Amino acid sequence: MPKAHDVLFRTLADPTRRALFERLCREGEKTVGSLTARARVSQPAVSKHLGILKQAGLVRDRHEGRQTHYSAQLGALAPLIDWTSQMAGFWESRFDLLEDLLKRMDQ
Amino acid sequence: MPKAHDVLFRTLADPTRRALFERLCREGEKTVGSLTARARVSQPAVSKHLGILKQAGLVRDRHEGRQTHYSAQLGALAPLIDWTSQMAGFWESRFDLLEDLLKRMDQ
DNA sequence: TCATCAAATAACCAGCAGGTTATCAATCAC
DNA sequence: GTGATTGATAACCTGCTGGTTATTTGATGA
Repeated sequence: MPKAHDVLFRTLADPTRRALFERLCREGEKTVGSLTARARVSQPAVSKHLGILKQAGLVRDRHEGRQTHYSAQLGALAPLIDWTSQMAGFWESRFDLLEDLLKRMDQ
Repeated sequence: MPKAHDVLFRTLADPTRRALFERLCREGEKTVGSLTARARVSQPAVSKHLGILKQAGLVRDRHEGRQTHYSAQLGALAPLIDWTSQMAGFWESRFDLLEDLLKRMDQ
């Protein structure tokens, strides 16, 4: 049973893949073609990355005619936030820098 | 100019490397030997990973005699938190926009 | 001084991840 | 039905990453 945050880190480590996810976050639902247009890689590459993002639960796909619409599933980021605050928690037991970090998260 | 969160994602994507960082967060400062003892890889591998973590700013090293002590630098996680809340922000702003639109239509 | 120990570096190897082009499947427009 | 278009899959290649063993550097203690 691979931990959830493991999959997330591995998935988001790749720049082009993360760029795709970012675009979906910023601009909402997009078709593969639309994503490919402004990506620096070929359409098959985009499709492959979207498949991996989907497996990680970071995106959803919706088929409409012959095009596929992808959208970000922000909830999937939760384990990442959990892991980070857990690390911060361990740290906090020794120092008090946590407040500073929480302020960032709050804003 | 590689973005800060890019380095962080890449660095934390590897499981053994992340495990090392986690241990340093949980248990505080450790020597290379101590870390190697409970790692599943050889000492050179551990040293290599620590070097990468150090380059990413995630750990500090302190030389004492012939041993090197490593400790986690939690502040380095900030760009990761920033990125995450930024993504969440885009999500929310789109949602707010939709909400706003729906309110207008209601009137 | 010399043997030992801790950690870093060197040199090397294997597997995989991300890219490509070519092709296939499905839908649409005519 | 035919041809075009959209996206997924196949097959393949290459470079990088993470691991290993062997060696080097530096500190210690007899």
